[in-house]
Amino acid sequence: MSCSTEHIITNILRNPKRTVSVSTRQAKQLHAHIVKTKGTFHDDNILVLSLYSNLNLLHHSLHLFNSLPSPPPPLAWSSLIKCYTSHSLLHLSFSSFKSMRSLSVPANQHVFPSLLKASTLLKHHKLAHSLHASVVRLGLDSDLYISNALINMYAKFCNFSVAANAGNVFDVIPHREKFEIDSVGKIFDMMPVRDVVSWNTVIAGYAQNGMYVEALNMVRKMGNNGNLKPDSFTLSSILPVFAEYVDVYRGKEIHGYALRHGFDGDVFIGSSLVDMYAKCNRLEHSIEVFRLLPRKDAISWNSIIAGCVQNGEFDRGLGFFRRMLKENVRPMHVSFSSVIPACAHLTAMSLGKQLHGCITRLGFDDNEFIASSLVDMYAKCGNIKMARYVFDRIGKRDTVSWTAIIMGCAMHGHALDAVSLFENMLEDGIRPCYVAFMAVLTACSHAGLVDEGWRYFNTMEREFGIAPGLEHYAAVADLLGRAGRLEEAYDFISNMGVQATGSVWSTLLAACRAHKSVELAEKVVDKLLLIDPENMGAYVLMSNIYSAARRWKDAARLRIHMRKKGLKKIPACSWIEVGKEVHTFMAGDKSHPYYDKINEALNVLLEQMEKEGYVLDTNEVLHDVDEDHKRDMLHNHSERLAIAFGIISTTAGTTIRIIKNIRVCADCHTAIKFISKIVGREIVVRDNSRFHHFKNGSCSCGDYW
DNA sequence: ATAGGGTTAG
Repeated sequence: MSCSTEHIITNILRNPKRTVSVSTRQAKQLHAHIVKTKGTFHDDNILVLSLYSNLNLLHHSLHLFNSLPSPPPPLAWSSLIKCYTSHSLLHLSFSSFKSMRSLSVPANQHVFPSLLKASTLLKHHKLAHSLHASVVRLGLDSDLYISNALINMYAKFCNFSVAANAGNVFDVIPHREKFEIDSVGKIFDMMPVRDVVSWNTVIAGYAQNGMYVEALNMVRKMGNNGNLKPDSFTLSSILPVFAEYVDVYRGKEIHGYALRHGFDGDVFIGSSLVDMYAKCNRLEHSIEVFRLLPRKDAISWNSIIAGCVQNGEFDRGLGFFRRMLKENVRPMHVSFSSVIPACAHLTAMSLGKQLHGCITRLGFDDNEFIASSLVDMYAKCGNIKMARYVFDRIGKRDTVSWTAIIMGCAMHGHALDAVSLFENMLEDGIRPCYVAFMAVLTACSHAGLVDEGWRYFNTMEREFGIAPGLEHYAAVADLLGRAGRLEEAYDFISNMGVQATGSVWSTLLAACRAHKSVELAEKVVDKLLLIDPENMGAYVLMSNIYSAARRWKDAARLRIHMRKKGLKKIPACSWIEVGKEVHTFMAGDKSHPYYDKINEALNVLLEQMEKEGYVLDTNEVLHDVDEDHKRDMLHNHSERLAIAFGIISTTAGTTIRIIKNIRVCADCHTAIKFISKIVGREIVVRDNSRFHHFKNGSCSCGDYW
């Protein structure tokens, strides 16, 4: 026998708890030795089996288990079952247990924790309850390990936060969740002895169920009543609470504690620190913590990717995702649902499609988080058909996936689809949430569905207990304003339940412009500038309203005032992706290398457009200049330059996609309808709030925008 | 011998 083998065996025998740690190599060495000497010690094989099981060596454990004389003793069973459970072979854990019972081997306390864990992972309530009953029947319910496993099981089952948030204020918490979260506290309270695992389990249970106050209380009690110090498990469970509360000071305190106690290399603490700093808008701290992590696993990468994207740093988020792949870390579901929104915000459809390809290859298509982010991405990139395709294939739809498609339809002017999807959601028994109502109200306002919009607005509080927020009031104000019910909209905003913001008044001001009401516009602009004196949009809109009413002097007065205040108008701008490059155009911009060709194309188009009946609408020119000059200005609007460039530089028949930073003017809207027919192309224009699909002479918005 | 922690979508 080699010296080290002898040492191990002596150690194990001397240590009744057998907590010696051995390497895989040492365990195999020991096994070989026992086989060779045909068993020097009593129960040698079972000893090795427990070592193998501790090392999670399933094949070795199983092999050894099968070589034991029948029936194997309880110890062998619990080792094997533990191994199955930690390999997620949960059904094998239970079938082994059944075999064990059928061989009349008594169940002792050591076998239950693994079985409880297996039923937790399976979310098998019935099995869990029968195991709990057996534990009580056998008088094992005061066992430390079993109680810890039970607390964890009930905490994982109850999903208390989801239950509490799903219902409205008039609802009570569903019975099952109430029972389960109560069980957590009861079992913990009744334990004769508690160790650090008991405290950590109950703290994590409360934290994961959104019971933050209770979780923090338990951390305090753990030190006072329990005389135990928080360890790395405690810290990684409690950090998400400070992320949720956006409490960077307490979060930093935990970070300091982790550093002082040497926990800073822990991957679990690392990823919750990255997340905590990101949620507290301290992205640079997140990046620094991430950089200093000695070992990074997939979840650490997920945290930093999500952190960047949630802070609007889309390119950095994509950069971390690429680095993750480059370092051969396999992306998880979460990696994709974190990074896809970056493509949505950047309107990067080709990248989004590539990621969708990876998702399909990895078999992640049925993940609801990923699917919702894909629906949103396709919709925001202008491809509503693909958004619908993905949505139709979601197996389990929740309020988020429904909202994504409803908002997508709203953005694309398919208001009737949006409304019927909303009704389908209700029929499916999915309770609409705050954001879902924002989506359906937006759909109504974009299509002028005033009555439907009102109805939804009134039902949200009465039937669903959701108090309308600023976004809902804004949508209704927009709905009334666009429909020309300007005075009603004014009264509505003046009397709504929350303080109006500048942007709510801005939408009404835009409506005043569309419906040419100078008097109300003046009242609105006073309100707006009272709230937001620096709002240059207000000046620009009001000056345009004056110009449209040919009150040139008033318009000029406002422009001078703007200049004095140092406020500058954001220039209108459109862009188009051709090949891999983004081409940007400003109104009247002649700097593009192909400007001459673009101009030539525009002139040819204009000739054909006029033959088809296009008449210039100079009302949209808001300067007091002669008609020729007006004509010139309109023909050089940024979207026309971008579209002309798209026509001459892409394959005939393909869809042209343009993005614009402000609303399309009425003349351009008419012109693009003609152009789509003449060149036989679908032209998709996204402005700052929605999409227009021009096809064969008409637009999806039905000329209501 | 058996128990506990971090990340995601509209």
